Amino acid sequence: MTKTTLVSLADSLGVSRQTISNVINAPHRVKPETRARVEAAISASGYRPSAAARQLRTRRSMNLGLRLMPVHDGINGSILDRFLHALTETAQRDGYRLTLFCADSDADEIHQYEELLQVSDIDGFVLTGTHHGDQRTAWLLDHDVPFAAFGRPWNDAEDPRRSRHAWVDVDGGAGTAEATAAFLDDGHASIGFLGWPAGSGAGDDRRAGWQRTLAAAGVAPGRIQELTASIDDGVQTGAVAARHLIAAGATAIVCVSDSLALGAAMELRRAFPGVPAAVTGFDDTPVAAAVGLSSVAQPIEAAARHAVAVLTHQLAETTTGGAGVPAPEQHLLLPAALVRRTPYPLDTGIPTAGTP
Amino acid sequence: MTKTTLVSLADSLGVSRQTISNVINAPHRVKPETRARVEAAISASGYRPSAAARQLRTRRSMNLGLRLMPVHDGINGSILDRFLHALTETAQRDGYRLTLFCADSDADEIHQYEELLQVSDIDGFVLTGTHHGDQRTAWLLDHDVPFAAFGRPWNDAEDPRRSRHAWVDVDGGAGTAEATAAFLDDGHASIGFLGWPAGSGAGDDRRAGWQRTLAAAGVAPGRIQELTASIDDGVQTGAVAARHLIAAGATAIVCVSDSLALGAAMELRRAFPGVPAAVTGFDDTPVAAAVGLSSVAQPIEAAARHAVAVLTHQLAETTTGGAGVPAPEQHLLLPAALVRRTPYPLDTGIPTAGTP
DNA sequence: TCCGACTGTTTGATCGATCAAATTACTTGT
DNA sequence: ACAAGTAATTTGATCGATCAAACAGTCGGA
Repeated sequence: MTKTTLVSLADSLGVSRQTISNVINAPHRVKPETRARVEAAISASGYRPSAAARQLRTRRSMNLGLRLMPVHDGINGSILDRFLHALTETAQRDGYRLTLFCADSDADEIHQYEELLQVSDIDGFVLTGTHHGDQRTAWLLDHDVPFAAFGRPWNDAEDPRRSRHAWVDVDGGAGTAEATAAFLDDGHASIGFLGWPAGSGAGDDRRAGWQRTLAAAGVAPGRIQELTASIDDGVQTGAVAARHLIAAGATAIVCVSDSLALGAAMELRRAFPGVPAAVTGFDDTPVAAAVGLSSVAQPIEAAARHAVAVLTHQLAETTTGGAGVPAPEQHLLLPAALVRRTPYPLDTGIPTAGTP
Repeated sequence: MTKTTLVSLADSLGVSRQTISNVINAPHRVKPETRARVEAAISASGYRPSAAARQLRTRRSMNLGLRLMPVHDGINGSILDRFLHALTETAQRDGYRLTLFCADSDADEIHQYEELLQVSDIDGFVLTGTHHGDQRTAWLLDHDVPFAAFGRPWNDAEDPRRSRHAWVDVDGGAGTAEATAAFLDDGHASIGFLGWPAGSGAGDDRRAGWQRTLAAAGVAPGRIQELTASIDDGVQTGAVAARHLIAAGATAIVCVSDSLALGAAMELRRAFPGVPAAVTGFDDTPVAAAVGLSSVAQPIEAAARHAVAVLTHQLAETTTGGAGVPAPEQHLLLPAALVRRTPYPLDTGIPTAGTP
């Protein structure tokens, strides 16, 4: 049995290839009875149009590109899992597929864009890990490439809401603010913050949420300065940094990630035995849930779905010419939610401290 | 400036399109000087052949398919991250790209194969999460679709080494065996095992490693039976099941995953205060490293690289006709390595037990 | 000198779809 | 009843590459 193609199907039906093409791409142009007959034949033969032929003619591949960030940067671990899954699933529902690629740097990523656009006619990209002075968005805008970013544009000068490109993000700052406020309510006066080194957009935003909450509560700027640390992600680094914050008087700690929070929890437990560790993490990873760590949860699936929706809408528009369905929100800030958990006392006896 | 194409480049050089095509696909057929001239022109113009046109003619897309497993099945979390990354990177180096797709079930996955093959001319697939009675491998073999599996074929009857399809796997059984032996050496007599419900291939293999080590040490079959539990993944479930094993006399526990191990560690610490928790996990996740949990590490990047190597070799072979580079190992069992860590005493005071 | 073998290059056909324009069929108004 | 207009369908050209076969140029040997 030979492969069914437009022509072979047309011949066997006694109609022209274009009619079949129309049934698929512009059904309204075909007389209802003809359409029904063709549709029946299509499903009977299991005909599927060739992506390559279509792509060659239309210059559209129905493929979306996504750079896989190096392990342990930005969204990682189980968050990546959830994000990827939602992205793939949504794209698939809309007839798109996801193509992955790696890049060493933003410059390399841009180079990959060129390659993917020229060679594979990738229709658009999903960006993650936006940061200050991001070259990528500028390049994509300059070249009229459709894309949606997960992460706001972080150019201080500009209001994200006026950005020329579409983005979805989670209001991490509001999340850490909520966590900080909760600790204030609990009676904590010195609340520390463990964050990543400045420059990572999302990380800075989360720190800002904590900062403005303390400032609003009347904590002196100098004091705020003393209560924060900027370190790379990790449980060990978190523990070490937490020790310093505790030495500086912190009785509660808000963290930019669950890893750091786990480390901080150990130190808080040691410093204040008996008292539940006052600490919150970020991302609400399974570990946090398991260990009973409070954490700021991101609606990551919703973010992924929206990113795809924005992107596919943009793509549909360039084809149809603007009519049709209303555009989804171009700048969407989703709320993060603090998940409060009964703070189990944690004690993992880091060796350096010499627990029995 | 118009897009450079084979013809436009050929015209500007005064040669025919086929010559340029040859320079790219069969350089040996072109006279060295012509070749040099063409190559210079290619890099000067930044010409890249269109994937669609090439795909239409050759019926090869240079795309590999990978099903994204539902979150929390098989390889998950940070393991997925590492696996995906290595896969994408290796594929990219070999000129392939990775296309993701979702499926609800194995049957649905097979349905996606058909779609992807017919529509997108996907060249081959990488399979994960092989299990008993896997329909997918049979289908792919029947349809002569190139693929490489991460995971052995688990048909009890058959010797994996004789399997008709290529696979890479990690010897999880050897890993748990090593862990079990280590506990025996430490003087433990009753070593429990926390595993997943039977049927998951990898999970059963890991249990078998523990089982045969105990049997070899002279533990009665009935006793072995008492020392194992089959449960779904998770820290809480691990803690609960561990409590039962401890009640049954276990003083050390080997686990099929780090999540379960984390739960088990809490319970062991409670049952035997002061003594370092005798527990090992699996996958050597960042959490295990951070918390000081011993764990069996999988060389997941190596596995991914090998899977791609096998697949690309297979693909190259069907084109060139069999000559060229020697075939990589078709059935490769990579060693797992027990990472022993100073077992920090863990105590997370699960509420139900009522720690002060 | 002429033929066959080989090397290097070019030409025509093709992959399977869509676009744009041409053709035919069917209404409708006057 | 006929021109004009619209609806439905068909035809020719095209996207950009590779395949297969034809074509020229070189060389050694009879």
